[in-house]
Amino acid sequence: MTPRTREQFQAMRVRTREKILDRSLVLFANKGFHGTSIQMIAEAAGISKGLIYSHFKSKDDLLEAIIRQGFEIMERETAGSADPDPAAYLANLIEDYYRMLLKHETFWQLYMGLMFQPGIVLRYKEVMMEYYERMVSEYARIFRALGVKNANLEARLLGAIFDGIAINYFFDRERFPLKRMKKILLRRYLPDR
Amino acid sequence: MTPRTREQFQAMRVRTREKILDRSLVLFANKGFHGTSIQMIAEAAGISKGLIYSHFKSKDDLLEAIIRQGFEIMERETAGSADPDPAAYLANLIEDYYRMLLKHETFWQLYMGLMFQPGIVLRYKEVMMEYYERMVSEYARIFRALGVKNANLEARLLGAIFDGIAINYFFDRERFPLKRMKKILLRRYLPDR
DNA sequence: GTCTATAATATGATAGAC
DNA sequence: GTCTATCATATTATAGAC
Repeated sequence: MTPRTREQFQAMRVRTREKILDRSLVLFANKGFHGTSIQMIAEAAGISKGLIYSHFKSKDDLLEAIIRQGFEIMERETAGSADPDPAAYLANLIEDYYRMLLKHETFWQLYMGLMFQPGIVLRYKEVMMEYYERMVSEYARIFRALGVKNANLEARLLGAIFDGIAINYFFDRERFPLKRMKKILLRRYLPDR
Repeated sequence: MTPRTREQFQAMRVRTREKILDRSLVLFANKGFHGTSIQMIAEAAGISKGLIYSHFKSKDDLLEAIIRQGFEIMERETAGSADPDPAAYLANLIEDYYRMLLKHETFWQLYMGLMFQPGIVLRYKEVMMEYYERMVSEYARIFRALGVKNANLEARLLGAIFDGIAINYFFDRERFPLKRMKKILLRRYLPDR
């Protein structure tokens, strides 16, 4: 038996950490932060309770790591959608939203669920707000460029529409007409295409 | 000292029950079902833990009572909005939504928060779905009467818009322009008024 | 790097006194 | 009708063996 190299140990550690993050994301999203115990996470990840604490110093710390990672991924994957043509840019952003919603469904569900728990969200409110405001101000810029009246208000409405679509989709995945809803949105906001 | 009459005892009991319902609604809405302990509810209501169990047989039972009561109130207070003129009816429903959102803010917050926790919501999904579908099918009827294309889809979109507005309002009550948003909605859906 | 055992505390729920 | 005391269990987190 060859002894494991330092790299192999590190790779193990990374894999364990990712497993914890991955499984607790699913549990937090579906059962809520307080509805999920460390025990449940350990079982879902196929490891011991103790090992979780060698990666994260507390349950809160674990949640924070999940949120930070989620936003990082989201931002990385939506970079490069800007377009000098405002209509094209808006179309990209609508596509982005749908792509992210479907690709990172679980994180999205966790994120929105947390919004309804002021007690928990307080610590993360700033990072969430920052992400949200950045999106809305992009929408507003586009609407202004397109000559829309009340651009700021319309931008907030578009943000709200996205959120509402997500809620309804999560509540009843099978029946909510996600695809057709996108068509309606594109037709409403970009009638000339 | 006159001994208390049976009526006085019953009045006390009713008041206690209402206090429990009232305070636990606020706590469940703000901290989540699992984030709220019976201890916290007892403290908030200024009574003992034990007394809660003389009114509700379990924490789950308490949540169910809150939900049922909430929907009953909502339905009672939105009855009688129907109007033979579809445009007037739609205007009424938009007004209804806003009135209910503001008047029963806490219940609304609890209700939407629960939507993101499949584990909890499962037991109440039917009653929630029923309420929601009834509203959406009313919207659809109106849109058909107004000659709108894709009436069903447009109805679902309106429902989603309402939900999205609620989310955004809850997340940042001070800054979200609730009133101006209503104006935009009324203008968009009822441009002739 | 991972596990088992355990500490310290909090929780949902009940029994019995007043 | 209400409260206090208590039970049984579950929870977060840590210590120490392998």
